[in-house]
Amino acid sequence: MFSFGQARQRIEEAIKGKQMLLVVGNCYVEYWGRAASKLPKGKRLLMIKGDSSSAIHQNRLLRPTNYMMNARISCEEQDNALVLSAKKLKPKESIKVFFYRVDDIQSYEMDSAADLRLFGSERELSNELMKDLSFLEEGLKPLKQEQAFRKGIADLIAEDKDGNIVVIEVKRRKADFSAVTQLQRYAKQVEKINGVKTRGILVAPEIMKNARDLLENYGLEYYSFDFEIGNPKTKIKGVQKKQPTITEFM
Amino acid sequence: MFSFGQARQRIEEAIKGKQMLLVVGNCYVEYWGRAASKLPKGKRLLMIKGDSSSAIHQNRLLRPTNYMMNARISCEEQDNALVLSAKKLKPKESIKVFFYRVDDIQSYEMDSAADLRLFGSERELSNELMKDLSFLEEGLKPLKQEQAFRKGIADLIAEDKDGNIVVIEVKRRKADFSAVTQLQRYAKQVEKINGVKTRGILVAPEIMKNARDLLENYGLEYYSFDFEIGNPKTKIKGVQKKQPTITEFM
DNA sequence: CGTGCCAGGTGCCTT
DNA sequence: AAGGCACTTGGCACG
Repeated sequence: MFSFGQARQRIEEAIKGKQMLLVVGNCYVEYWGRAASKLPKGKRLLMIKGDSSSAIHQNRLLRPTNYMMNARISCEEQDNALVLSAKKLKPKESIKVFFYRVDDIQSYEMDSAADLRLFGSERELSNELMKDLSFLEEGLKPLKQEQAFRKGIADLIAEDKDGNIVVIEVKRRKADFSAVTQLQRYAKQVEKINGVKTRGILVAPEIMKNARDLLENYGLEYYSFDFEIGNPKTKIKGVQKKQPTITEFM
Repeated sequence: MFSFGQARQRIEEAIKGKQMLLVVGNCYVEYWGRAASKLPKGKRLLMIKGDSSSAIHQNRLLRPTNYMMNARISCEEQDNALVLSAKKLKPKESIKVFFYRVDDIQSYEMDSAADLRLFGSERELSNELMKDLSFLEEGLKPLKQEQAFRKGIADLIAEDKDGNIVVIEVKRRKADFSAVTQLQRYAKQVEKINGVKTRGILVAPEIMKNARDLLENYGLEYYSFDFEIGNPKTKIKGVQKKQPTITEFM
């Protein structure tokens, strides 16, 4: 149990020192901004980090009920509550946390964040594919990624053995509608720029039935593959071309 | 500073009691599952909630660096570290947090989580529109909300004064490419089912340039609208039909 | 700064 | 269980 005066002092010190601050207590929360919300009174945890990002957590789920980044945080006593406010402009947003009882305050001096190293990202898969496309299809050669097309417009651009431009979209998860529409869009753009028929290949471990239908409708191609997350590198185990059979058309 | 023995006891009790548990200390983190990652030694906060969702937080950003839900959590002493593990099957995932120093442990008995009341969601906006489509367009009558199709769910289905079926897609923020393809999909579905020309209307506060182009290409319509997020109800302030002008074609 | 796009997305709801 | 989708999506990279 903290008096609001004590609490306020602790909190302001922690924020000033860019410490990891935790406040636990009975509170009511109001948010207004991109949307609006009210959280009825209850016991919750308020977490304020050194970069001023703050979050209200209940005792369930990963995501906080309320949160804000890059906010200006202030703390004041108001009537019978300790009010913590986070405000920001652009977009204009505000959170107000009314603490009616403060059960605990903890703050920790943290060291500068060590970065997470991630393997098995889509990017890495794309890089891995780029190294050797021959196992996708005989005679497929990657073109330089930068060149005429803006970077990021497609995962990979290659040339097949007949000289056709091939746009390749890589998804490391089950491909859905948006993967197909994205590929279609890329292929169309490339076609427009080069003025020649362009193939579009979607490479993914799986594809949703509906997405598959759309893909075939667009005349795009699909390759499935298996991959194994390895350390330190992603290993692609096998690729299999999936072409619609006659029966699938009926 | 906690001895690993003490720490372990505290932690196990808190987990058993479904309390909100916080452990602060110097740790090394490994994740293996949908991707793979390693966090070098550093001071971090581990949060374990009553529903067994757990997260490793650094002193910046809203999102935790590592996290897991519905995991089986265990705690053991190993060599010179206190190891907290979260494991789950389907998909097979695991996080291991190796604490080399435990600075603090806090646990809190929390009450059952209260529901956040959110205003200004897409659903609420759709509800508001559903009530009265007339200020969208004269003689427009709502038929059905949340119409499920084989390939998705349309926000609203209506009928215009000439008896045409109108599919309406509502977006609470700037509409992008995917909003247009989504609408197009639903409109096509309805057209196919009913065998008559179907109008598609996108209602959003703004629309991205290329999305707008695609929309017009598809022969769909766009209405911009303003809304005021309020409590207890979000109000739609105005709807305006946006048709391409002659100059826009040049 | 906006635009585009991935994410170990999360969470919710429906079939 | 899987699909489909909104989300105050968050976060990052690029123009």
